[in-house]
Amino acid sequence: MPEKRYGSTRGKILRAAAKLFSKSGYHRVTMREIAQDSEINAASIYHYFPSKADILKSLYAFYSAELHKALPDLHALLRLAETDPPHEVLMKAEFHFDQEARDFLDQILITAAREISADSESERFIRENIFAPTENIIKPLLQRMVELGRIQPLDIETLLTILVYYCFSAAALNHSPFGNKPEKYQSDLSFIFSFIKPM
Amino acid sequence: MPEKRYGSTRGKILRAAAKLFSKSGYHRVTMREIAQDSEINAASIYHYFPSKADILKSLYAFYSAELHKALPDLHALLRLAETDPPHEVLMKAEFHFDQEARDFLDQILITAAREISADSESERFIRENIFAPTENIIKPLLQRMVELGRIQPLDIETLLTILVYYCFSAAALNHSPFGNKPEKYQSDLSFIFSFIKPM
DNA sequence: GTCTATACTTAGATAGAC
DNA sequence: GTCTATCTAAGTATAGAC
Repeated sequence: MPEKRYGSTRGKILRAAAKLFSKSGYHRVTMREIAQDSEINAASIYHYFPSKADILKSLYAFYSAELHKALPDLHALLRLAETDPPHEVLMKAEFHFDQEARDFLDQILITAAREISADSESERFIRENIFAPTENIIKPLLQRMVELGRIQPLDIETLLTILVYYCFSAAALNHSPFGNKPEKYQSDLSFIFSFIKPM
Repeated sequence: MPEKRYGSTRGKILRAAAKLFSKSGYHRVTMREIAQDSEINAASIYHYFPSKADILKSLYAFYSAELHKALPDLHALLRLAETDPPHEVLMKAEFHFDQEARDFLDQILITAAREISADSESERFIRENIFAPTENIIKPLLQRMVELGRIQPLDIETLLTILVYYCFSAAALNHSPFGNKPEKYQSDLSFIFSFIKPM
């Protein structure tokens, strides 16, 4: 969780902001609301963050750092691709955050998904944290598996679009009335991967 | 297009609003910007719409009316399902708006996708215009096809999730750097439908 | 580091002339 | 129906005491 120390003021502000942003959207949330929810005076927020925009920026930075830590090792996966069943390798390529940070990180993703294309910071965030990881891990894995003759040739680009679009929706709609349960997320991924036929 | 008459003031306001909302998001756009873009005085907008929120509401109403006109006839499709190749019937179930209105309608969808879960009006809009049509047409079609023994049994619920999530992303990311070209939309759908194996 | 009070700006909306 | 001028509220941010 942000700042490690659970009760830190900066951490409380970030958690309140993420919660409120994800629920109502960045623009609807006021500094006064963030203050109220984090039980701190509105003026004091400016002791920790120069601006409201900077709170969002800090949330993105935190998420990116966590993602970086959670990313699977591509080289290890490429080696596994030579011996292990293709579907197992692909499911291992999915990264998971620890349950404790999960809700908080989800909220950041929801917020970013909404600001996409209105705010270049958010657009870059989505690119680097949803689109790029899939491109950079699943794509080379599939290419390698085809090369090794371990799976049947397939339209990799289209599969990636479906996969990434699914992930984007899952992120954007998480905790909304249209959101999936976490278990369903896993089984949906398996369904998409079932396009990939082992030799 | 709104109000049919292309040059109508009300129509100009709606088109400007949809364009700006889709680009920057509802909250970032000011009445003054809408006025400037539609080449009308800001105060005059209030002659046509009681409030900014009402402009959005009117956009949603317009979209829903157009969708209703474009929806395919389920009963006709169910009859086709008895005789025609399953994939062809499914592709026919996709509705298309005329090219003229397309961009405008896309912008409304983008706007709504962003406001989802922050604004109940927008949430209902997405439910009725993205989720419901798929549920109400593709689902009974697939069920009927299985019943008729024309396709192999499959996990219909999961397929619908993938399909609807794809459609949501395609709508939300349209005209963004992550958006697909219209041709790709068709081929992606075919890819998803290729999960469905004819008998 | 935290507070009270307040400055400054923006944006939705209205009044009322033409 | 369209305009100019203006009101009002809300929201970001700062000053400065403690």
